[in-house]
Amino acid sequence: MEPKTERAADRAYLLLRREIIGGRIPAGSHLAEADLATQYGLSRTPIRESLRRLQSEGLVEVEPHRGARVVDWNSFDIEGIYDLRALIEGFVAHRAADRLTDAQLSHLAELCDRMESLTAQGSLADAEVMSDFAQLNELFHGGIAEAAGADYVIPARSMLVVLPVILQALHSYATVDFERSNRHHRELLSAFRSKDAEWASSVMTSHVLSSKRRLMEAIRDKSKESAAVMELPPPKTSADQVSA
Amino acid sequence: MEPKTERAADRAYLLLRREIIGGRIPAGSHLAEADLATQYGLSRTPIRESLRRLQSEGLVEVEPHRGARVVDWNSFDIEGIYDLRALIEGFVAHRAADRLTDAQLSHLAELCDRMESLTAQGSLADAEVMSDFAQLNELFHGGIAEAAGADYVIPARSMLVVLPVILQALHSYATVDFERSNRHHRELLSAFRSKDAEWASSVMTSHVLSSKRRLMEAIRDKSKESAAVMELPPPKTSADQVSA
DNA sequence: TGGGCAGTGATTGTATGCAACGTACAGGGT
DNA sequence: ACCCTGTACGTTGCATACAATCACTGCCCA
Repeated sequence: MEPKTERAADRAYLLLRREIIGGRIPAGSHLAEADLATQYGLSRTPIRESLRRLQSEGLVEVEPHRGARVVDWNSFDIEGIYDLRALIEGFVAHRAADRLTDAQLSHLAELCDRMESLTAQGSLADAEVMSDFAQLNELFHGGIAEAAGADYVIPARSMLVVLPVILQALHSYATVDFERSNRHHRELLSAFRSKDAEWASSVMTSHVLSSKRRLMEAIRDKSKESAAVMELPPPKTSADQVSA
Repeated sequence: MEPKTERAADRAYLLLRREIIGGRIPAGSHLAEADLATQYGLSRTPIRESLRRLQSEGLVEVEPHRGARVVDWNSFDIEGIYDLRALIEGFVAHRAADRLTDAQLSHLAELCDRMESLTAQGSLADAEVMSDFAQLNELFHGGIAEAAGADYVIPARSMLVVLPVILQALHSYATVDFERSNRHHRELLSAFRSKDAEWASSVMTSHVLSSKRRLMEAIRDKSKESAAVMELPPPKTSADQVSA
């Protein structure tokens, strides 16, 4: 069931992706193939493949003969990404409403249960729990996308989902935010059970847009908060070499 | 100005893509790396890169240790793809309305001119002219997407644009169809010039949906037409080896 | 006769060597 | 002092060799 990743290229891809998303490799870092190869104990070939894959997902930029660099999140249009994502997830929910099987529905319900129990524990400030929640959330939305039976949304979603995950991991939310998200998910399930595509679509759209709004506020607060620190320019260390 | 493609991998990618889109490689063909390498006079390395790129665009499927196969169009959900594309292109047009520069606008207008002159020539049955028209059309829509300043739509569009191009090339349209398309483009320009995002978005959406409808009709007609031929099952020759 | 199994050929995955390109720095000229 | 250029180094791009995996055939055995 679990596609045990045997290929070295896959392992390298997953590891690198994890490093980047986790923020352990600073934005703008130059990713030298040889360095990564020795670091992961592989040759350059699978590393190259990984980098190209990450490029197609928009996680790294690579210029010919000049190598790959981790993209700079700060330069991204967060609002635009969320707007498009709201559109696509709404579309996906609309299609899924007609196609979800009972088994898929109950699987989604189970994911809801687990997210709610994490929320109830109240320990969402913990980065570990936070990460678990994010993963469950991704499984929930991914499950809907899968049920929609539209393979062509996969490349579209691949890039649109990454950034939200990163950003949400970087900011801390209150319990009420998770509770609202959980309520949205439950309402989605209701819409799905009644096979009401329009309802499902609109709930999904508002779900994404509300999380966009919440994130924008979190960013605004954080940038205010760190305004004082920013007064002295940041030291120009690092940010140009991955080898810690 | 012209990004002269020097890298062998890029050339191979473009050529292969052209072959696939042009239908010269039948759906389901097994793409053996060594064959392609000798065929293009390259080594397997750049070929591999091309195949992986085509995979991320959804043009080929590749299973570990089992190689790449050209995807089968017939199994695709054409309506769904067009529906999603209508959504995304509408979104793109909405954003572009606020951002298009005068230079970009006049460039789009020039593309319209050229498409109209091709239509006026009336020789659109010619595959050559048809291909030129399709390319201009892609430049038109691509230009709008670029002006929208939303890099994150690129992977989304990459897959959504390919299939329409293929299918439209396979079916013949009447002059009135192209004229309608040209009118839509002109109206889009009007909306852009008046910076009316809502108008632009709705024109774009209806533009895509109308071309979807037209395509669906063409497919229906063609399948009826060839129903008689289909009565005896197709010979199981070819379709499994690219080497002619 | 049918099914399983090992061997063989072909194909993909990975490692490594070499060539081409880009960058940085030092030296000389204006 | 500034700019231009040539050279040296590091990195990427491509080719090729080798290893691992898969598919297929023919054989053996129940």
